[in-house]
Amino acid sequence: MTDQLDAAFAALSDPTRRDLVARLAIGDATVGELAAPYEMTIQAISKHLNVLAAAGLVTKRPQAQRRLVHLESDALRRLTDWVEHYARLAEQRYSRLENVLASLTEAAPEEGNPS
Amino acid sequence: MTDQLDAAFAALSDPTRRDLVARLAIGDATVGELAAPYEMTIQAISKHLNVLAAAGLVTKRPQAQRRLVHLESDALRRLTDWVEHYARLAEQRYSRLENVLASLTEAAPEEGNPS
DNA sequence: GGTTTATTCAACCAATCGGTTGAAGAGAGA
DNA sequence: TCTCTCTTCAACCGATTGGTTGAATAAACC
Repeated sequence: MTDQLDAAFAALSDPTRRDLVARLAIGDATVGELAAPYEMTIQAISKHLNVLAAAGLVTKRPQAQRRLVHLESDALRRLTDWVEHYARLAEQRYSRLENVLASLTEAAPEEGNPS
Repeated sequence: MTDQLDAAFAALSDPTRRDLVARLAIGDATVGELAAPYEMTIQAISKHLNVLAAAGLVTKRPQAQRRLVHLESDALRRLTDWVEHYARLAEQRYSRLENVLASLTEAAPEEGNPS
């Protein structure tokens, strides 16, 4: 199967699914409740929720004939961790480069700095 | 065209492209340098880089007949912002709920709390 | 100018995706 | 049990995706 990180990023690449995540961040809801605002069929929303579930972003808890859908914030955290890591790395490198350039342009106008 | 956020999440859903991002976080590189470690053709890597570029995650600067590829950390930031926002929201709600439950189980054992 | 090097463009292919319709489960209430 | 409600399963369809091969472009070097 495809990696959880693959699946999580892929899941959030669809605007409908991001919208569902945004809705679920407010609170748990049934499939029907989640589907109501959309023009598309409830089956389509069910599929979207399955994609989110396969990525671990969401879990379903049966409640009578309904399924209560719950957002797993831990899974979101794992995503931010990945992105944060490389964003930070790139930023640090950039600011380090800027510092070097700054020190060069500071040093250059001065008289006779060695080597 | 598809939204930048769509494109960015979709771009990072592929392990090869995440790998390229990880590599570029260390420093800029040409297409050829980036392609070298992989088994697949350079055209495939070029396509992957185009996907990253279309998502705004990467830019290319011509340098003679080469293209120097650069990671745009700002674009990564916009991703973390989105995920962070909803992760935080869900976590806050959760801890608020926990607080309510805690206050209930504290209050319940006490004698005769009204209504 | 001709050759080499670095990259892209174009066409193609199998696989996956986002949506549909229609049928099947499964729990609740009469 | 029969029915109603909520959700899923299955098959299908057009569009997109990740990869390939082969040709085109474009700058650098002789």
